[in-house]
Amino acid sequence: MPDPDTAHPGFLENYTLFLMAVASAQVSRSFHEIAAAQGLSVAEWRVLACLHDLGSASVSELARLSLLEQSRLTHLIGRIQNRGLVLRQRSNRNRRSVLVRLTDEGARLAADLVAQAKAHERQAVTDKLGRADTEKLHEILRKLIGHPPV
Amino acid sequence: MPDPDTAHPGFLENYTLFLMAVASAQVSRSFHEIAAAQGLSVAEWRVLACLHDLGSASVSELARLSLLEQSRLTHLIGRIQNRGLVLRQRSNRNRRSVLVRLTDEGARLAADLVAQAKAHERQAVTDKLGRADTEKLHEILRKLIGHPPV
DNA sequence: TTTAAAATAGTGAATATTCATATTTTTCTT
DNA sequence: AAGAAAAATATGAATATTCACTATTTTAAA
Repeated sequence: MPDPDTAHPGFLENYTLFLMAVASAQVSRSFHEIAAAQGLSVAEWRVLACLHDLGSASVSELARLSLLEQSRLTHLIGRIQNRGLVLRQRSNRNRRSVLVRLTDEGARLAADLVAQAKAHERQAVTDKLGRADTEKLHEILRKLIGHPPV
Repeated sequence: MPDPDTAHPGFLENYTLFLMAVASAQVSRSFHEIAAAQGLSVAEWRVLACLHDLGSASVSELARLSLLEQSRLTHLIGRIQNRGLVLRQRSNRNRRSVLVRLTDEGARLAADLVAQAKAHERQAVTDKLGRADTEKLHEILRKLIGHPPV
């Protein structure tokens, strides 16, 4: 017998954005602990991962790719710069922009975390979904994304 | 000719959590504007949507379902309570817990936003993916989620 | 049953994020 | 080429979130 309070057809359980958020939160949670063990927030990890892939990037490129608002990223970079993980350097091609790159220590940490992220993904995603559905998921997400920021 | 700096195989573009984050951010962005037009953050919207579905819920249920940390939710509830969108009421079954429910105004707003969310989802997801892939996406996400919090 | 442990929310200071705006450099217009 | 507009970042105050801890009530154990 349905509780009158919950007599709704249940909007959330069929709402794509909600399902994505739940799945993402669930999978992220366990990786979050891995990052936290290195003293990094998820946002900081994402920035390091971007720099790992890119080598160096301007603040705004990095903001776009790491899905962080510019001002937030500027503050964040300040913090991880103080910790010796990244360097700032004004670009010569365009003297407005600032290039960010990993220090040696940052690069080591990033490489280490990327390896852990891969292992974690295998365990938390691929093993759970199987190869086919993992591929399919990527395909659908890419279709949804359209023009990728990467 | 690949830039030596970007000689990596590109970790991120095949990393499930990243693809989910990008897709989610992309689809969310446009809905964010809808919520913001009503003076709501995404987190606030999610709480209202949960209450819309549930009728009422304790703070911790709500935290679990809306994917917000408990203390954050407590603060958030305080704010939307001050705005007259929700009420708090100590539970009689368990006098530790506090039941949160929508006010009439909150319920109107939530219903309104749910309708807009459905329309937005159609436009930003279903139209883009087609019925089959949308279904498949839901199926995969549910598989990934396992025990749903809803 | 009396105590110990767990569950539930709340609190406030520390920290992080957002928002509006300033600064500098580049690009566009005429 | 001069001036206006746009782009890129930084800044700091306002706001929100996190973290560690408290108070209360319930559950479990001895």
